[in-house]
Amino acid sequence: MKYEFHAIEKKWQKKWDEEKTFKAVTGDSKPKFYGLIEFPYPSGEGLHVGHPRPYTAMDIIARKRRMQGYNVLFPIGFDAFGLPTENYAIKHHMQPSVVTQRNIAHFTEQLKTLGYSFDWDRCVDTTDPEYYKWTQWIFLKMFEKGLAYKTYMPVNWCTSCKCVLANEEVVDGVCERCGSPVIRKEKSQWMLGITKYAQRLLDDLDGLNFIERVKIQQRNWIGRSTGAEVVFSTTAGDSITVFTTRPDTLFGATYMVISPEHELVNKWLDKLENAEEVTAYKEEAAKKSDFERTELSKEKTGVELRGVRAVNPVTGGELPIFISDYVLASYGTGCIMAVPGHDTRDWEFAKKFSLPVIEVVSGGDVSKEAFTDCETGTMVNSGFLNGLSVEQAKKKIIEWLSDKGLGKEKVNYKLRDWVFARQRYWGEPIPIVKCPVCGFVPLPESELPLLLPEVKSYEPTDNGESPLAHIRDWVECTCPKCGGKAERETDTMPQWAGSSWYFLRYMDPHNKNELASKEALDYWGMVDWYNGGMEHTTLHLLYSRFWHKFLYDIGVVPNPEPYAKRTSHGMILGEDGQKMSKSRGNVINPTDIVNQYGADTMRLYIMFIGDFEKAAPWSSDAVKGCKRFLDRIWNLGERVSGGGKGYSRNNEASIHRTIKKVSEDIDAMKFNTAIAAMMSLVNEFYDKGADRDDFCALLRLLSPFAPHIAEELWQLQGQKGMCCTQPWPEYDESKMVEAEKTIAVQVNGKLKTTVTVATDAADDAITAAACADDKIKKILGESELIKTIVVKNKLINLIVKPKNA
RNA sequence: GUCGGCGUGGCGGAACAGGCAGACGCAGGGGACUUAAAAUCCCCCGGUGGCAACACCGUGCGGGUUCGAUUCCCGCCGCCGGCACCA
Repeated sequence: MKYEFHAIEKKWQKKWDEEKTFKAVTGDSKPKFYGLIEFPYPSGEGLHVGHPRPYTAMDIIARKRRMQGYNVLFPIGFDAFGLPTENYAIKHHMQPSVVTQRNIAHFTEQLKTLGYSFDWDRCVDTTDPEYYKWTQWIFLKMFEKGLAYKTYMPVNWCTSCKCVLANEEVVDGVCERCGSPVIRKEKSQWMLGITKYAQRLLDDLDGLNFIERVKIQQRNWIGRSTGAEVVFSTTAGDSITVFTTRPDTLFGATYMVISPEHELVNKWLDKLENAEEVTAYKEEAAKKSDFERTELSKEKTGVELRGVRAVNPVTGGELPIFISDYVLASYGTGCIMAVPGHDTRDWEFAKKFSLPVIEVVSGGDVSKEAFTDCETGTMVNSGFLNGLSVEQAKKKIIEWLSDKGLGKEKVNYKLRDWVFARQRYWGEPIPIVKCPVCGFVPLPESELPLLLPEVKSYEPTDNGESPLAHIRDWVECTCPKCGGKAERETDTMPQWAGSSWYFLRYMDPHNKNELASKEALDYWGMVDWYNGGMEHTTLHLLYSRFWHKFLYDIGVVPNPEPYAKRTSHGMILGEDGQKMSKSRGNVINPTDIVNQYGADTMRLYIMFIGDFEKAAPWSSDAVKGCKRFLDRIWNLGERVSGGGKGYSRNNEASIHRTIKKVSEDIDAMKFNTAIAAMMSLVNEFYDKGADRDDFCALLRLLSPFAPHIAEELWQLQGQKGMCCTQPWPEYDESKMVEAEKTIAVQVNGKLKTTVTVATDAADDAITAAACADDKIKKILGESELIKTIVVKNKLINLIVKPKNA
């Protein structure tokens, strides 16, 4: 009988579907396991070969957990709002909702051919009004608590998408999605106050089982730094507050810099001798795009504010004040004290503008470069701080400043509040009404969902307005508070809104009254294991942690963190080792592989391709190896079921070792070595033979990886029930022990030969066996044995020296 | 600049609480079966020398610790990724 993978796969997929084999049951008494993968964006291109890697991995884990007796929630859904769909719809004169439904249908079909054990009854779609009702509801709760607010500020504006971007969406000065230049634009924007959660987002990382690089990246992004705020008085009367991480160097401050956008600059303008020059610089800086500000040479520019001077609070000395775009308006106070002796940027600026450099920490040569070491130096030229270490000086100066009311300890974060509005059509409408009398008024909960109106034209505009703004009969409404004429907010939410809480909806996807019932939220609790891409570390992963903490604070969810464990997979590269892209022509379509070799081969190969965490190039040849492996298992099945002539049960130790290896490797996501172990076992079955029990043990191990062939062979072997619902095989350490061990024999650390001794043989016995070896005898005849080192069951090392040395 | 990660055969990759480097697979070579090919099954497969037994070399480079180092330590080189005028 031939291995007819197409028919077999279809047969079992249908059966799993009909019998709802993978249904998750809220409230079940079995221990629960919630395994999550990042739900796909249903693009028009269909499934990409990048999708099956994480999906297959979590499917294997979920299938194993079910066999181990867990009540498993392994859901799927679609993150369907977003620009590519909208752009496609514009181009083809279609409704985005129609395009979305078509794409979801296509994705569903493709995903089903891969045999994933999703509970399809829990499928969610972020563009479904029954879903986004709750996205809007969460927004309203945030508005209520003051976390959602509208403010006028410079924002990142993508010139191609024609909408604003969050900080996290700007990569190297360009739009992370389309690669177009990002410019700064002053706009009134809805914001979410993620910075209020900065410290908690940081602290709570410690208790989570996230892979370290995710934690590190989130910590970097949050960017906490401790230092002090110091108040400088000025000759203009106003004081300047600066943030510094080096308050110890206060005696070394020789000038001040404030960012060009700072309000004091405008305030002082008529006092300045060079107001024109200052204004010109301000305008120049405002014109620079983010790209220019970061990518241009680090050559410092700036203009002194002539006519105003600052006063150093410890020395009483007057300091010149500059504006320069190397000081960012959006970090700290937008002002710094410049200590050129001990800060590289200040040093460069001071050299360019011939400003004095004072050494206040000894140990370097400040005439040559800034000395920035905090560990070794001693304070000098610093009055009452002289002789102290940097650490001691920091403490002392902060005390001194606090006493005088001139400063205090201060923590700052790089994290910025989240720009939460897009001037595009295909997103969740923001459920807020602008009333000329009452200001921003939230829609009452009873009016949710606020539906996205069906319109003919939804092209983005150049004037920074959302396409929704043109739909007057939708925009014009009455104020829910005063009943007067009002207008709706016309911006929509960013792509990241729907995905910030989707894992909660899976717990209770059809609930009409709540985002999910308390019972479901309590039962499923935290996501036990979440695997996803590194590219979402400072986007979706951080955002959803923030939303979850908010929901926890208002009593909706029972845990302060959403995900107990986070792992991440490497990218699948093209056959040429390059990132897959249409323009390179190196894209592999998973459906083609399924058609050619079957889903089981596809699943197996994508897991065998290499270390799960690392990027791996696709290899068309290597796929065949996995197909060959399945063929060998198939053929073995026929030999076993054909009577098993000449096969005997002499594989016990190997089987138990393989069970242990596969079990442990799945939990450690070392799928490649788990498969290698099964391959070795099959090789051994070919070598030594196997009986039905041996073979069925293998099928159960194989089942999570290649579920269809495992089911079929299970049935052909006359076994009862489905293979995927059998208990996971157990191993017995005592049965893994072999009678004999091969011991490496080294002389002076170099391998000479091997000997076979009984397992756990005593050191003496090993030594005797080694010395009895002909080759070793010869060596010992010519040398003097000084010492022997025995590592039980592994190795013996004989230390010798020449006889007459 | 800074913080992570990684450098192992022709290729993808194994092995690291220090203990037989190259598991498993791909590609390659040989054989069996076949009229033949494919498929399948069996064997070989890091390098150099040798008919062979065997010897020497070999985990990016240079040192060190150790009976023994791919694994630990110090110093370089090279790739990949995060952050970056964040005071």
